[in-house]
Amino acid sequence: MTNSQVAELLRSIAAAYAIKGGNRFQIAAYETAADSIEHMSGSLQDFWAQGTLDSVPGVGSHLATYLDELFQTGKVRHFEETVKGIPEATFDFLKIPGVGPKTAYKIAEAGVISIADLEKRIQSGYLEKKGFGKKTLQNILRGIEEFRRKSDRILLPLAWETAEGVLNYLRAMPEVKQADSLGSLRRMVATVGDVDLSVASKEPKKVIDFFTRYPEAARVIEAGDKTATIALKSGIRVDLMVQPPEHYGSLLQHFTGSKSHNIALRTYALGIGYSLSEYGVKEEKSGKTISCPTENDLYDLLKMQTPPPELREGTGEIEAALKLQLPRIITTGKIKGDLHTHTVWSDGQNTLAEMVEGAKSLGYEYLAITDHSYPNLDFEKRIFQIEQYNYSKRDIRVIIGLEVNISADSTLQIPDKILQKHEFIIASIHTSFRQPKEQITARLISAIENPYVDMIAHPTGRLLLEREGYEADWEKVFEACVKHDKILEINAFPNRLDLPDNLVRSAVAAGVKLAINTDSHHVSQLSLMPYGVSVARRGWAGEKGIVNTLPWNKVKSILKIN
DNA sequence: GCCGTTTTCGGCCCGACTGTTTTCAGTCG
Repeated sequence: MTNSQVAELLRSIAAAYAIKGGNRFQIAAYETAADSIEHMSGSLQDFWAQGTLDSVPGVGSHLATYLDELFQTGKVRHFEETVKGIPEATFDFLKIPGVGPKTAYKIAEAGVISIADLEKRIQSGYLEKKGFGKKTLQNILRGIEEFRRKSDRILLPLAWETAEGVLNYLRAMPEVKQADSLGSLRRMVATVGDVDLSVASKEPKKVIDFFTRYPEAARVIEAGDKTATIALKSGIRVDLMVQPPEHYGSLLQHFTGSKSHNIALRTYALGIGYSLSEYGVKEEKSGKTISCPTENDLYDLLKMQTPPPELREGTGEIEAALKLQLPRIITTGKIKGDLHTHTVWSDGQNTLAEMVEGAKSLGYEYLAITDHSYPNLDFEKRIFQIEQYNYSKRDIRVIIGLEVNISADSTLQIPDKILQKHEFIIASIHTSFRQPKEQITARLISAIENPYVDMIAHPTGRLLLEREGYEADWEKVFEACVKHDKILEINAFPNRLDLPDNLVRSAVAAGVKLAINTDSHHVSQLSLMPYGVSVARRGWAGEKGIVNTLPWNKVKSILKIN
């Protein structure tokens, strides 16, 4: 059973309690546990197998007992009791935005059996006769529409570029003191839903008006005094919030989130006498509002460090910030080379010389050219070409690399005697993704054990918005990497961002060496590096464990290159 | 049902918006 399946189950139970009028804190406890399980890096089932369920935040003694029963028997008697009397369709309706437990139950009780059926029965007037208000039904229809075109999350770089476009437009306005992105975009989450933006200004109305006239806007969805939403021609929705400069820090903090970071932060603040909201900080004793023009003012007031937005996921950053022990996470400026790129020798679109020019313009000291090991590739000739290049140009070192497939039977696609002639070998899985967890783990470990392999690329094989990564026992993979001193990649390609941030965090904790690479197939893609760095930052990675922050003379000795 | 530099018992984040059961419940971020 996967983490997201368990999370969905727990959310159903929370909804069932809500329908039956249960204790709201108990309901919140189930939801908190669901969130926590969904975001944890390891498999919950593995935690269960090791008897460490209660180390999962939000899982206490009761839930641990239920989960134990779940993993042993596939069901939980208490859960089955809890959902008794609630029609099954109720839980489908919960997937519709705007429909919560109470409404879902009311719809199901009216005899509606599915979302498609719901749509029909609204249009036929059946539900209106059952006592639902007209506007409520219109909203449900809109919710169904949204549910259908759901998954229109977009990749981080697209969201980023979209936001930059609007922000630059807004910043040109003299009334705009400051403009920023918010939410999952500011936290650099791998995929983003809506683009949320904020502006500090004393003239909110003027800013809103200017915003709604953005040239790329297709239509204005809503525009109030302080907030507005537009839909761009690209289909992306952009929300804007405007606050006067004196409380801008509170606004920025509030809408950057995440939800669990904010809950934890406000709980802590209450404990020391402050109530937080997007409008400022209220001192409970005096009742007066303290203004926080910047986020630093706000976190300073709470006597803690300001966590970088990438860390604000409610996974220990508040505790660390209070002890003034936040990690110093990596920045893009520290990257000194790219260890995974392709040229026309395999499926890249640029020549060796063109790729190297691109790397030089980024100020890199070295660049690994790691074409795919197509069996018909003229390995010798390619090696010779790179050697010639290094001989003629001394301003950047080109590493003679190769990316080799790990076959379904755990062998490498190319014999060792060819691998041996290269300076840097990347091994990666490109086929047979559906093998069982044990087999995938064995494939990865067998590649790690090969003495010629230096790095495992895009370790989980996920393609964002397309397919999940394959399952592997990551603890074992990390262990093997440490034992054989091998590198795991953080692939910066927009639809990969792989290792995922939560696994980066476990890998860092396990002491695994990492490298952040673009996997460029075109010279322009070398500039995607910051997205890979953002994944490392979200994984609490410092400069230290990232191999390609090292200067050439150090990398050289790590990779055992002469 | 969880959790502990207020607490192993008694607390548990904050505010906006919407519809409609006109004083609040439901949902969301």
